[in-house]
Amino acid sequence: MSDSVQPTLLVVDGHSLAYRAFFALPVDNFSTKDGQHTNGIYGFLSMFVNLVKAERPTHLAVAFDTSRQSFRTRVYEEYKANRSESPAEFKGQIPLLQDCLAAMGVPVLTKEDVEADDILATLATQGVESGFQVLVCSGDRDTIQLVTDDVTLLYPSVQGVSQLKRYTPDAVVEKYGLPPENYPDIAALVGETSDNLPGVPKVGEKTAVKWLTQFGSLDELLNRADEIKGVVGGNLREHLDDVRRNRQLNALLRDVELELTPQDLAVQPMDTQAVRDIFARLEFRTLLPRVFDAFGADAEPPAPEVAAPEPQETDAATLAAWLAEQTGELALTVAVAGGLPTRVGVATTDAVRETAWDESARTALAPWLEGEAPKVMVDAKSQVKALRRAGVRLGGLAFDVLLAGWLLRPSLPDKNLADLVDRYLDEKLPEADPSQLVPETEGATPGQLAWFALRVAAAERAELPASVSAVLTDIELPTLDALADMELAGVSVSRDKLSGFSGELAARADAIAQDAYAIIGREVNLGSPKQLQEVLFDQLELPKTRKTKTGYSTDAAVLADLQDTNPHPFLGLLLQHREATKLRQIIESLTVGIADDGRIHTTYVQTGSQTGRLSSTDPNLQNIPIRNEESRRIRAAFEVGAGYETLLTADYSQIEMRIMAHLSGDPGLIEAFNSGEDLHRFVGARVFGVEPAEVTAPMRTKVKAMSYGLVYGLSAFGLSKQLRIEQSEAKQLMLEYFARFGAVRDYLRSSVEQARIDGYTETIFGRRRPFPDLTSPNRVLRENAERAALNAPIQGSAADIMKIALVEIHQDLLDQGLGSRVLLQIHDELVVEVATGEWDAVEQIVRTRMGDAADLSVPLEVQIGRGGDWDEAAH
DNA sequence: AATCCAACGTA
DNA sequence: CGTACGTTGGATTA
Repeated sequence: MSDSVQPTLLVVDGHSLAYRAFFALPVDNFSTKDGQHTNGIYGFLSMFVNLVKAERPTHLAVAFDTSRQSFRTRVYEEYKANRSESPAEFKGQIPLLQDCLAAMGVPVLTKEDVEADDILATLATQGVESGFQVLVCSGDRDTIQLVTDDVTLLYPSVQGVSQLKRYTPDAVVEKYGLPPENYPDIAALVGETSDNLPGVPKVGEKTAVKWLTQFGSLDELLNRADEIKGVVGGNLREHLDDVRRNRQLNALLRDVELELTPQDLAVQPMDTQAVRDIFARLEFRTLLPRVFDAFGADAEPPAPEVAAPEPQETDAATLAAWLAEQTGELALTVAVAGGLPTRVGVATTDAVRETAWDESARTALAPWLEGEAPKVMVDAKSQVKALRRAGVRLGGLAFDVLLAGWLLRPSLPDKNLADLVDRYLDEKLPEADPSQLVPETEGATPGQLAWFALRVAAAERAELPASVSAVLTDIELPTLDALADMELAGVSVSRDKLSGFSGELAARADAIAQDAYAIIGREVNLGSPKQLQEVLFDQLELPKTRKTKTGYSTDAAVLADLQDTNPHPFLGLLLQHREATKLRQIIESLTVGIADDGRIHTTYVQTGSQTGRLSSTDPNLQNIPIRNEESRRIRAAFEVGAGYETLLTADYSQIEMRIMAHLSGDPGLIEAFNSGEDLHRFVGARVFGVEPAEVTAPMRTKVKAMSYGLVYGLSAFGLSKQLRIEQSEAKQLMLEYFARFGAVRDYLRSSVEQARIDGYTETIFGRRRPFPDLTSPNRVLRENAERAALNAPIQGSAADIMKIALVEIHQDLLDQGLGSRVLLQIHDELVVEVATGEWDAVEQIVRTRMGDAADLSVPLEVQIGRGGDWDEAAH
């Protein structure tokens, strides 16, 4: 772009256009899975991006109203008073739209006491004075008055926000018969219903233009109003004050004091990561490339690809000698292929060294690797495992940038070093181009990755509060070590037991399907919700159920409801079929997961939850069925491995309720846990005012559901649904419960309030989880956040406690030279493979370490079971 | 082929 | 209108 090209300033009324988009786009098609409506945001951005792409402005701003109050409402309190409250679904979208624009580098302007159009008028006026070509985009017709040879108005047509009509002076004359500066005169006479500004009755555009042409100006017309004949003349004379008021109010302010001048509005480079983040949150996918495209290269300078120092290739002995001299912290990357190390790279802030991995390297480097010299790594677990397979136990792991990133922002999908380099350094990690067989650009070497990791670590440390840093050092890094051993060990699973059961289930599912087909007289895919809907609601004419995004629900809960109200044999068969095929699926995925050693080696994703829990993948061993007799046959296939004596399972009983008791300090609940009485029986006795022995099964079920529900933020509605009782009864139950255990409610309330103030929740051990939505004006979003915030310290503290126990058990087993090993963690349960003759020692370790993992005001009770398989070992 | 969705397993 | 996860097959989109 040469200097001679006139700069173009585009100013947009964000509020009015987003509001139009809100009504133009169906709200149902534009909302996120957690309930945030996005149709106004999407529609606005879509229009805005097209506009920017087409007009290529050099300067840019979007103005918003601050509230419905402005100087105009003070002058005339009825101004816009007829407007209904904007829908709640819309309100929350404006702050998010502003966040989007901020991330895109677009200045967002607001000013107390004036409307967005006054800001546009001021900027347009200043822009013209400074030599800009100005484009004004607004959904308010009053902005027509701004049009000149240098100011063009882009006005949305009735079709919607994507079609913009261009108003030049000629276009205004063509449409209204008068030049733009006279438009407010027309509007003053005609009135503006949407602004609650009544005009002269019976006077429309035609008459107004005729009069104004005839008299030359509005003042002249008003002065000589007595010359107008007929009814309209009388009307005019009666409404002179209204017209003057209208004219006063529809004049846009051109001298609003703004913090930015047009020159300050040059198109800014966008924060691409921030745009990605907020678009991901709003679930905009197709918009992202359009935004990047529209804002083009000049708006999005690619994050610089910073060159890491050239790696110095050395032999292992030289590297080992060099390492021995280093006193500071180093970063380490172990390149892994086929589960084994291939290269080792290390970095200081100004040096990168590498060596190939072989037997001599192992010998030379083992002392440093196993020693306490502090090491920074990225996603260390897989590298720790590779080294362990090669016979080296890594020591001195001081920092993992992936874990630290997750602790800082547990909700973000940062999955690798490239994401972290982008986020924390604002740089681009060099990547090998995967599209080329012989890459032109070599990706970073292991040592260079380490160099980047070291710099990311410094940036993260600057952000880490001390308590979170302690969680990393004292909980997460030792947990990583234990998990590496658990994954390497795997769990022995009997192929035979599984395949036998799978065969049975397949045959059963088949038979059920045949029966079901016979009933409905045709074959359908019972796994297809779509075909099922045809069968249930069209063919069998059962009443429609709960709506889903794509139709009507056919899940187990609604099928059970249907069975109650409209019994039909097909329903029962369908449920049975679901159960059989589900179990078969699970068995199938487990079978595929059995490695050559006859064991399943799951992967624990340490950054897999927002609360601090682990997750388990490939396969997930944290959701193996247990609830009914049938499904326990799957657990029975998890066996003690050859050379070991038995499996031990240990689980915390009611750990979350105990944490509730501790955090709330509720005397009743604390007494319940100290009394040794069955928790639900104790609580039931209090709630229903009977002796513990008199608590009936239904009473126990109710308080049990209530207690568990508390931890999740359950409502009376939800409780009534789960227990299938009247909402009034559920409400009563909650009242009785809180009358006896009031401190629980007080705690839950105050913890959410504290989170609203702090912006995050905290576990007993200092793990944090941010909750920006606690202050959202969107009710759905805010209430979702409130329930999650209520649960996070409880679930998170439980996760912390289990991790601490796991770490200590793992360490004790190693320290005491025992062969027994922890295999699985299922949130509140551990599965240990006990070596021959070690039962007593292992049971002792597990019991005390789990029981002592945290010092709460109630005991941590641990239940231990023993058996040759997982089912038998359960208790 | 990639992505979304409903459904469902666990704590 | 109950928190936290991962996996699946079918349907839909690219």
